Parts: sequence; C-alpha cells; structure tokens
Amino acid sequence: MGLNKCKTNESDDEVLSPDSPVIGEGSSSGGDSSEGTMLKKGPWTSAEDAILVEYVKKHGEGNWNSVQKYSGLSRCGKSCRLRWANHLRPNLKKGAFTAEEEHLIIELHAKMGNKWARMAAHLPGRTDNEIKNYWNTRIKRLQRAGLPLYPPELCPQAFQENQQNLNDDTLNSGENILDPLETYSYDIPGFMFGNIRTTPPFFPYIPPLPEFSPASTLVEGLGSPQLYGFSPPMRTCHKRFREPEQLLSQYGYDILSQYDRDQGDDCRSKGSQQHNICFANPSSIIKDLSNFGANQGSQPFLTGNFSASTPMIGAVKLELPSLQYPDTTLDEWFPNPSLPQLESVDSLIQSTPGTTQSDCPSPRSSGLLEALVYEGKALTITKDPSSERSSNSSVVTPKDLTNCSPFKTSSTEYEVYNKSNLPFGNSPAYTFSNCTPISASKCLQEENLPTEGFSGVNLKSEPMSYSWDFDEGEKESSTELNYLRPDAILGSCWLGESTSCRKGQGTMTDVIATLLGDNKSTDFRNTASGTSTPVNSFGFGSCPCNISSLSHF
DNA sequence: AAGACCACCAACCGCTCCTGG
DNA sequence: GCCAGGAGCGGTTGGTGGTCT
Repeated sequence: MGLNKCKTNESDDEVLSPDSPVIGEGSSSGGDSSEGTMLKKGPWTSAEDAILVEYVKKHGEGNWNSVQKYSGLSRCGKSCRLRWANHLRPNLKKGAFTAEEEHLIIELHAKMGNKWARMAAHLPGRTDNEIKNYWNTRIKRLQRAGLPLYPPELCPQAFQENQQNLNDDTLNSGENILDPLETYSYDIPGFMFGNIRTTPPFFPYIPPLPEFSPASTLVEGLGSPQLYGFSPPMRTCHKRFREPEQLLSQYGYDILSQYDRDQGDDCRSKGSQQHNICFANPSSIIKDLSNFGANQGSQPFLTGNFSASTPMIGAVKLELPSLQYPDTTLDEWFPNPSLPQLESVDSLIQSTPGTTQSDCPSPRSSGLLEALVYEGKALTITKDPSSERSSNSSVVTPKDLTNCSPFKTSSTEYEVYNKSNLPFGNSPAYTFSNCTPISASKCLQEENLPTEGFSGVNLKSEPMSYSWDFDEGEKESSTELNYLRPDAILGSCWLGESTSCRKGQGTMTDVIATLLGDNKSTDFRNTASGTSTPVNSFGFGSCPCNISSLSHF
C-alpha cells in the first residue's frame, strides 16, 4: 500500500537531522528519513514557503512527492501539499470567519457532518483545516456550556434523517445482520431543516438489541446519536465562560446569562439540566452511556452533537448529521422557498441510505474535483449574487441560507430569541412556521399542516400531528403520530421544571417495553395520562406530554 | 507574579481511495 | 485482479499567546 513516505516509523520518528538546514527551528521539529535525506517536520519557515511557492509556480500543483526532489525542500510531499493548500495557495482568505461564514459552517456541518473538505468548498478562500479547527473549538466551547451544537430546530431534523437511514438500512436488507460497529456508525443527513412534518419523535437512548426485527430496527434507530435521550450532566464547574455573548447571539438562548446566574449555585447545573436539547457534551454523555445499564435514561441529551472521534460504548463511532450525497448541492438541501425544488428533495427522501451510500461516488472520488466545482460556483455567486438568485443555480449563497433556512436565525431569529423570555427565546415552531423550507411534495399533497399551531409561542400542550413515514413498505406501522408541540415541550421543561424533567429517568424501561412489548399502547396511554413520565420526543426527561401515539408501535 | 485554563492555529498522522502499471 | 504510488481527508496533537484566578 502506498503509505505516504511522510509516515514516520519508530526508528526515525524522533530523529533530528543536524545536517538539515531547517531542522531544529521549530520546537516540534523532527526528521523523517526518505531516500537517505532527513525530512523536516514542524513549522514552516518563510524560506521553505518561498521554495514551495517557486516550485508550484514552475510545476504546478500536484506531484507533491517530487517537491523534495526538484526543489531541495526537506519536506515530505504530504507536508508540502498541506502547506500549499492551507497557507500558500492564492485566494486564501485569512482572518476570522465572518458571521455569515460561521452560520454557513454550522449549517453545512448539520448537513454533511465532519466533511471538512466539502464544507470548505462552500467557503471560498477557506480551508478544510480552518473549518475543522473552528468547529472543534466551537464544539469545545459549546460542550463546556452544555449548549447544543446546532440551533434546536435542527435536532428533530437530524433525527429524521438518521431515522430514515436506519429504517432503510435495516428494513430494506433482510439479510443484514447488524454489526453493532457498523450499525452505529451513522451518517445523519439533514437536508430539510425545520420540516417537522416528517419529524419523528425523539426517544431516549436504548441499547442496541441483537435481534433483527421491526422492534429491534426501531430500537436500533433509537440508538442513534441523534436521539440519545440523555442530558449531559454538568458535573464540572466551569471556572470561566468565555464569549457568552457570542453564544447567546448564536442561539438566542438566554442560557448563559442564566448560567452565570446559576454559577454560584450548583455549578450551573440548574441551567444545564433545564436545557435538554441538542446538548453538546459528549464526554459527559459517554461517561453516562458507559453506565447506561445502571443508569438508564438518566441523562437526556440528544441529537447530532457528537464528535465523530468521540469514543462510544462498544466502539461505536458516531458521525454528526451527515448527508452523504456528494452530488447533492446545497439548494437541494435548502430549497429556495419561492422555488421549492421538490423533486430533488424528494429524491433524497425516497432514496434509501443504502442506495445512497452505494450509489453515490466515494467522497474521495468527488473530493477535490467536487470541491473545485463547488468553489467555482461559490465564487461565481459571490461575484454576482443577484443573478444567482434569479437563476436555478445549484449553489446557495450564504445570504440565501440566512433567508430561507432555519439558520436565518443568524440575524433575525436569534434576535427574536433573545427577546423572548423562553429559555430558547423562541420555539422551534417559530422557525418552522416562519422559515420552513418546504421540501417534500408529499407534504404538499397531504392535508394542511397545523401551521397555526406553530406560529407564535404557545406553551400549552396542544397535540399536533406529525407524520412519520417509517418506510414506504411499512405503512401499517407508520401511521400518523401525535406529539406535543415541540415548543410546548420546550417550554414546559425549560421553564423551571428541571426537577420534574429529571423524573423521567425511570421511564426508559417503559419506553423499551412499550416499543418491544405487547402492551404497547397501554403504557403510553398511561404515560399520556401522566401516570408515568416518558421521555418525550425532544428528549426531555419528564415533560408530561402526550406520547400516546407511540402505541402505533 | 505565577500558574491554570483556554482559544486558536499549524502541522502531523493514519487511513482510504484513486489511478496507472 | 493485484499492487504500488500518489493524493486527499479527517482526527489528533502540540505550540503559542491571552485571560483569569
């Protein structure tokens, strides 16, 4: 296999080359032996940069392993490529990300997961490394804050896509004996933000079951990272909390202020426990999951807030919501409301993940070329956004995104959020009702949405209908489900019901039993009547909500 | 003032995919 | 079909400087 020559081995990993003109300049400099010469590692010097630039001018990009040969640069080709791509390449945009870029990154990440290169293609002048670093930093920050990685409206979406994938994966392949290691390596697309029409409920995390059955299929789905119904405990006292304003502005949650207010008591745990949605605190989550058997359902959290690198129980590797459709362009994910591209979205919806993954070209294969295409399109848009808007181009501009996607909260909804007294400032319904990228033609064909129920803030528990098409072939089990309005759920739990929300710990088994057992309906009818406290569709521990529709299972 | 903590950035590393012989 | 080299991607690590206690 063509492992890169840059790869170090035990013998030369720590070897420094005293003869190398550049070795030793960086604190982390080391040397690799390649064809008898030592390869420098560590920070690049301006002299090295100049050499590399000169080489690229003469020979063009590519053939990086020849750089050392022809330029005398004591760097492996890999290092040269990285240096060029991340620092020396022309048209690189330096400096901090703009607000638009940040929001676009968030949105793209919700779509693609940790596909940094593809994300970079949508951000002209930005490198995958930059985006990656930004995201990782952001994750850390949000994890510390116990905040969601995404605005709340993305959570149901992430679940939906994940559920769709899982259902298709399992139901469409009868011979598919689920390998836990593979089964839980989810890619969760999220191309229809805010379209809760098809948003199924969230369930607490349920451990994987070995059987392959509709029930187990469901449970497998429930084990997805999108709906682990646990809340990350805020066990650590955060001594400092930087950039609270930024966090607030990003999410519009009045969390951090409350957070700081709570800081003196209980290490902000009060605030954190109330914010049971889309939490980012994988490390804590993992700890609790590892104790899951003894502590089922005690830690509600949910939705795509895992780092793909975060270790999971059973070597589960999770990936954040990722729509692995390399050929899918952004406007397919974010159809212009004025020109909803139903076909494209429908095709995405209808395509099974199995088909998707197998049919679509490898991300690798589409990597650079696709990135160039993306970037070219993006550049075009940047130059002439007006013409872009009038066309049916396949690339959406950041402005488009802020206008037509739930992330338009960047400058508008966030403000509204901030103005609200609700913990989220406003409900996902706000986003859904005001900026719903209606996508699936199926939605249009079906009865009218109870849109009125989505507008405004209403904390009353009003049942509303969500259709959950498990699978086209599973219609009998995919009848319409009734769930509480998400805003009602949010409201009830966010408004100081942390105690009651924690009560839901004991209901995990109820859910499991309900999902797997025969007395499906009764349990949740009891639940609906308040005799038990199920984890509701948004992972809130105990918001007394109507989950009677779960009896459909 | 010192240490701890954190954000940011750059670079490395391991792996996978693609391509050509 | 197999193999090796090239290239790219994503994860991780380490350094540096700023801020806070």
